Amino acid sequence: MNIVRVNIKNLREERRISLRALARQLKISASFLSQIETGKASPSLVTLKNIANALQTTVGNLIGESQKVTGNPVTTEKERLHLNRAFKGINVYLLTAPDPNKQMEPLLLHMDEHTDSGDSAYTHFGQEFVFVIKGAIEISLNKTTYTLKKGDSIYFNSSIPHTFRNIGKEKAEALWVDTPPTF
Amino acid sequence: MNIVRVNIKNLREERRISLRALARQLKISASFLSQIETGKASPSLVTLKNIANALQTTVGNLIGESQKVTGNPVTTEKERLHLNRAFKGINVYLLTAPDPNKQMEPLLLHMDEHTDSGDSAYTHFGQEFVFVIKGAIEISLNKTTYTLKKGDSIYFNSSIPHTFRNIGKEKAEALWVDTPPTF
DNA sequence: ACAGGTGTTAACTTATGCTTGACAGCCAAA
DNA sequence: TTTGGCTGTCAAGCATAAGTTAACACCTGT
Repeated sequence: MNIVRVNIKNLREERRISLRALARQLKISASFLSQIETGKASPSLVTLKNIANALQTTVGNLIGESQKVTGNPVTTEKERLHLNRAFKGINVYLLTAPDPNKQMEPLLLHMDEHTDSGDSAYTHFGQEFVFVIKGAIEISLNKTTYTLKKGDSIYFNSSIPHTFRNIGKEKAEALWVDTPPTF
Repeated sequence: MNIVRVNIKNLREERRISLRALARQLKISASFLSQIETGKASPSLVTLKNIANALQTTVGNLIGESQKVTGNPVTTEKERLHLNRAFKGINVYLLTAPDPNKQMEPLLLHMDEHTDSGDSAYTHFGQEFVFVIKGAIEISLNKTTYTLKKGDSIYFNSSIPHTFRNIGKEKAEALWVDTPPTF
């Protein structure tokens, strides 16, 4: 990796702003902006931040889009990687092969009756999304507890301390997606 | 703004990795890494990306762009927003309220028998993940066709032209997550 | 023919990303 | 105490690449 592609062109064109106009606003030459857009040069961090601000996005967004994932895209039910270091009575399966370029981490949770994520709450960076496929679970965010039945979902900041448990008398199944990956 | 502060120290110490060890891994000098940590120098974009990878985070996090999501996190089955502009015979539901700070877009697809995404393939930025909850669907990436049964999943670059269809005789249900959001 | 817009390229200068090599502080074993 | 091996920091310098200027080719409208 000797250059990081920055996706400016699409965003710029979406906002109907010409290359020269954007360059003027950023106080860099139009020529250099063109070089950045065409992947022939990399901006400095400061310039990149300025570009992100001007286009009303984030640096992460500008460079996130260039990430390419390779390898076999499919993970079948049988091939799922089982995570051992999981919780007691809860089976966690990775739904895609680990890859540093992947921005999401999809997990499948099989929770036995009356199981939970343990005593300590999880706090990390990013966002997560949970969709209940079967049964019902409880997710606690910062002491507020939400009950999710089959078909319900939740989206929250991973920085909020979170725990979860299967309240029901039946097994529960949930799809869990983190961004960025935590494992 | 002539320098962008990069928050490495905390993450590095959290992972119990010394400055020199991290520098070795990144193939930069320990000295330079120290300069970056203390705000005396800025890394290049490539180096910053490497740092983010090594620390299992994103560039956005390193430079303090942690986006926070607000509002009610839960979307129940009944409250799901139905997307009208979807495909014929395919019902698409948004599984979380739209929010520019959200980095993922979870969708639920209900596909009638023998329905598809239409003639033209989709090509956009980002990555996506699909998990089949019910039935079986076919996803074509760049002319390679994958068949996914219940419990199977796929993870691919959105930039690959993609189409999908329900091949089975029964209705299919799939969870679809895009990053970044497309709607 | 212009004039004014679009984006791209080659060649150059100069700023800075990154290095080497030294430094001080700390802890443990001899 | 000394030695060794860690820890992180700093100054000075080099070489690379960030950013420039000035030209280019392509439009569209007058």
